[in-house]
Amino acid sequence: MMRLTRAGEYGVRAALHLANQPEGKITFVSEISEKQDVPRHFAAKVMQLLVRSGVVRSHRGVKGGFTLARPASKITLKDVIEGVEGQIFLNLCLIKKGECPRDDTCPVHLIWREAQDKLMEILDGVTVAELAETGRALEKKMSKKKR
Amino acid sequence: MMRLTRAGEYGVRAALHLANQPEGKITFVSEISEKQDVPRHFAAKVMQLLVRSGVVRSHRGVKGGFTLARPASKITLKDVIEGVEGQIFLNLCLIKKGECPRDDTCPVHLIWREAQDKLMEILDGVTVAELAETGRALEKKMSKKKR
DNA sequence: TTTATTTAGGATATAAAAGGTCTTAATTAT
DNA sequence: ATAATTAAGACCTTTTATATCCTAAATAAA
Repeated sequence: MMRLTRAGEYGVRAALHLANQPEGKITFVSEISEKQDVPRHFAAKVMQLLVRSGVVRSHRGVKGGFTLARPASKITLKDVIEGVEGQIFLNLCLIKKGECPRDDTCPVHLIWREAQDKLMEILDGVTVAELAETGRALEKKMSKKKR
Repeated sequence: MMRLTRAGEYGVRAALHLANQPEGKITFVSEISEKQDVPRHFAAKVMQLLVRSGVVRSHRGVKGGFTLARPASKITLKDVIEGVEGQIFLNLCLIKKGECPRDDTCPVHLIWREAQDKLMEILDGVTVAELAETGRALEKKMSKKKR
């Protein structure tokens, strides 16, 4: 249905949560789960995916947990989403040349390529650090409104 | 998984096939199915969806079949895809204000809005008529190459 | 008016993906 | 040693995707 999965969404929340923690702090899954409204066990699974794809680093044992694998300013939204979901392809025909036998003569293929490139440009054009900062600004604005 | 469904893809093929037929010709499902590599019964179902969404017109009975509901130059790629799949939303939070409780303070929401708008702009910016013409040009080019 | 052909609509079936839970093992600070 | 924590993967349930099939309705033509 051409939509981000919950796992993808949860991964983004987790990355943002980590970006908002003090430098060097190791964060428990339980904290991510509670603060970001992500089911406990599902969060653990998503974190595993992010570890494997090199976005976050894990620390086992007592006082173990997760940190970002590199500065938040070096992690893009695309890194996180593809870290969880695998590479994004808006249409089968984009996976690789020859995946669709109609490749050579299909005029729609070109449009999908354009859309795909544009989407990647947008997702890869914003870092977790930037998102975290925008998030903090929005929080501030909202708390003012409430008063 | 953020990908166009087969139904969506088949709908596009069907619309393109109709656009390539002579003015006024009524086309059977069987022809669409064979020429566009779409399973027969699945094609019939997709055509129904396109009829309901007003992209295609049906004609029952002997010599019945399908035609485009309006000139191909008035039908965009978006019309066809959403005609089959329903409205596209890249993330749940875009469906409507309040769908995601984190709406107000989620910084990612803004990025999804941007991506969604861009995608819609691209899909709505090309008509079935244009695609059909590009398709014919590609066919010509490829048949030359073969020789 | 009958018949053959075609779409309409919906029921059904199967497989895959999404979404979530649980258990056991490995690791490690205390 | 012990308790706390992630790692890995098995497992489960629901939803979506991808079809197929059957009956009804429409209609052109015989």
